[in-house]
Amino acid sequence: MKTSEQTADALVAPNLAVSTVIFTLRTAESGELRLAIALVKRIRDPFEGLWALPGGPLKPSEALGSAASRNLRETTGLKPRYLEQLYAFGGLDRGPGITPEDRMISIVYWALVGTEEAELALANENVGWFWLDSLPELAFDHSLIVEYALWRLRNKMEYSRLALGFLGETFTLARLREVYAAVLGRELDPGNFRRMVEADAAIVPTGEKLAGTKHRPPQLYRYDTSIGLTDLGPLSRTPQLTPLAAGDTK
Amino acid sequence: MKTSEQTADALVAPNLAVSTVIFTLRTAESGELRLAIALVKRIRDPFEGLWALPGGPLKPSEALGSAASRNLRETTGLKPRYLEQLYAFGGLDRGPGITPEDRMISIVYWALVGTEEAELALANENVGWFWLDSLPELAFDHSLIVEYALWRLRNKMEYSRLALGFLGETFTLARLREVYAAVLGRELDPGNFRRMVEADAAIVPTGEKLAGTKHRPPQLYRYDTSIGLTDLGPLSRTPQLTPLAAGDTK
DNA sequence: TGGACTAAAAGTCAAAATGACACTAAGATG
DNA sequence: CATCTTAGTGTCATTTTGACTTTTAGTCCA
Repeated sequence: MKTSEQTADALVAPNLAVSTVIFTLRTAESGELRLAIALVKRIRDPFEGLWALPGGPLKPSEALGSAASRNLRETTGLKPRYLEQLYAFGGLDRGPGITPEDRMISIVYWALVGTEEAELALANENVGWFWLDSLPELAFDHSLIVEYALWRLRNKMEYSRLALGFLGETFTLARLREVYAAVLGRELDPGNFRRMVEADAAIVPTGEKLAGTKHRPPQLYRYDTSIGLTDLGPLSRTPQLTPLAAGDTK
Repeated sequence: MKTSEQTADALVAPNLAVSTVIFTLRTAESGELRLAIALVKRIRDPFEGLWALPGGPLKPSEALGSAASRNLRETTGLKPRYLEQLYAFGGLDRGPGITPEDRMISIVYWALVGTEEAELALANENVGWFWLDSLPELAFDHSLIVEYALWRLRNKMEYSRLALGFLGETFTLARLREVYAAVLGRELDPGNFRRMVEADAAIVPTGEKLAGTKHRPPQLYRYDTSIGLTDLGPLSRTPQLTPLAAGDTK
């Protein structure tokens, strides 16, 4: 039967895919952290040979966020530490030779994976990490999508605890500050950064210190997940958003 | 390995609809502005008789934002002063009796219409405005969607000039303050509000004053569209987002 | 005509937040 | 034990914010 939500017009059944912008931070030769994203090489017709965002069709009984988790697992072997819907792209101008018939609606998620995990991620001639500031030409309108994802990432950083999506269970303040600096693209004053973090009830000292440094051992911190997810809005409790998600339940 | 974008899996073609949360401000009996949204009554099977967000299927060669504009025009006869994509809802739990086969993916927009225009909007037994703080039971998961839209509206207000989506070409500071107060749900100090607005280069005095009040005539202001749309991100220049849009080109 | 009334517009002030920077602490290294 | 390096603390001037007071420019009405 036809359950259009309202009218009895013939339903359009456009191609629907879910793609994911997978961010991580990697250590550059210079030693500082830099943003990178995961790309896959296209091996079929439109834009064959170009790099593109990982993605694929939505399965019939799969939630949107689960599809994004699946993208991530299948391309990198990783689980996201943070996963959020970015935007639904469905314009008619998404690439040369795209007609209304084979038009593609993409629901795009963005994900963060931890710095350490990213090192272990699978990479071959068809999957790889690329520095964000020197991306190759991308298929479709994926360059625009990446640009928008970066803008969202940077804007969210200002007032949220997104940086934790890049880190492990525990971390030092210096490490957290490096993450902020890499994402925001500017240096941050250590003293003022400490003051800001200490005013944040969601980031608490573990009591442990990190040994083995060649200087005074820093305090380790962790993120208290029982607080602070509130400003992600009502959707943070729905199954399809799954912030700091553990992937789908399959 | 199977990276599904590259495999020949059969594409899923789920039902795809575009819905719109249409906000306006109306004057309550008490005289103050209050938020309201437009709803339509369902006249067919799932949830027949309940109120729902206006929406419908996407046409084959129609941009997503154009479909949202069309929703708005067809249900209220109005053009949006502001239109932005909210979220794509595609969970499997969107209502009782929804199976994977007739599952519905909804791309939801939210729109603002001017206070004066909203008075002229069409309304009948199947279309009407409802106070946001006393909504009826809604079809599908539309209550959740409205809750999220309101959260987004309130959060955007804090630092953006969204309020102008509710107003006409020119407006007084008092009027603008009323809009902020209605959306944020709290009173605002007139002096401090003036200071904030005067620091904003995008809101400029017209030089005209509003006559006919029973007190000192207030200065009229307008929004300088040549400035200040920058923090809407890269997408603000794509055809499908159309902030402060003029609807589709039909 | 002039005082009462109203909201506009301007001004004041203390508290809080921010940015720049100096200083002290606790380890490792040799 | 002196030196190096980063952790962590402290200070201070500037800016921003919130609460509040005063003055201004009009209408209303006796």
